[in-house]
Amino acid sequence: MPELPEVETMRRGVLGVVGSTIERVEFCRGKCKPIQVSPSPAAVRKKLTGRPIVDIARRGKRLIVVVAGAGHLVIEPRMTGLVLVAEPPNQEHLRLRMELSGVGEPELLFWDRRGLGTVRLVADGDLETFLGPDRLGPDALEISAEQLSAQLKRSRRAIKVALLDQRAVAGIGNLYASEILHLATIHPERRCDRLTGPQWDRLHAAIGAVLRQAIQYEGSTLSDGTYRNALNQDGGYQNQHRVYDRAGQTCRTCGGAEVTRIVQAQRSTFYCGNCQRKGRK
DNA sequence: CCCCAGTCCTGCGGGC
DNA sequence: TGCCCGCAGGACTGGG
Repeated sequence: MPELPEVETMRRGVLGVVGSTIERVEFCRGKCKPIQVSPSPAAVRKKLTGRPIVDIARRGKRLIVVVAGAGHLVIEPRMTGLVLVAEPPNQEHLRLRMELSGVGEPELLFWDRRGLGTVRLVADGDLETFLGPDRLGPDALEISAEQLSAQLKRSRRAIKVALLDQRAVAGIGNLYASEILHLATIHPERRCDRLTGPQWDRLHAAIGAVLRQAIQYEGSTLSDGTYRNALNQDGGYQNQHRVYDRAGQTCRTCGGAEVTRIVQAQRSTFYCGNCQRKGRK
């Protein structure tokens, strides 16, 4: 599932379209159900056609195609969405095709098997509504240790659950939350308001370290093969996973315990009960 | 404030 | 062998 490292990998993979002009916009070929596009597909098509792409940005798990004179095309891949400049996994679930002319790739695609993704064309003046602090906190790669603890230290939620709150810090999803807490040696059920100063520091450092390393490996492609980079190739970070989806297997760090799976807020959490002691400060 | 369950959606794998 | 059901979870909503 695309989290910050996967979306950042997509962003880097499609940067070649910057400078190109959108010649043609096509939504939802074939018989797949339409994904959420706002305003309407027709309105988005009309506004984008003939306009140049001037930047590809990212905030948290959202990819932002900046189109001069049209606004920001905010793409949320959610569970299975891919932004591609190469052949998609199949034609059936292709949701958006932008034919381009100019310096780089001939087309920019959004493919989404499950169709939970969204595409929004946001006018420059409305950007705060969709990317402002009410919806999206500081990007996980930009946030400072002080900002991180300020956002969360009064919460009574479990730290693992809180890390998924995009208003507190943007970009961490279910997979990397477990990885980050294992590197930080913090138990996932520890309440935010019980974290110590050193734990906030370790957590902040672990967020940067895990996400940056995952970007170097071009993200995680799980056994379902869903996530691919912009060229429709596997990521490599799945082989580096410390705990995620490794329940019952030996912890690679301590070698002395099996990875445990629990459920928090209806999502799987993985941790090592030896490395991540509940009482440890 | 926070939590939980339900919603969207498809493909896969376990169980019978 | 085949079918059904549950599960995967990101973002959001409504009720408590």
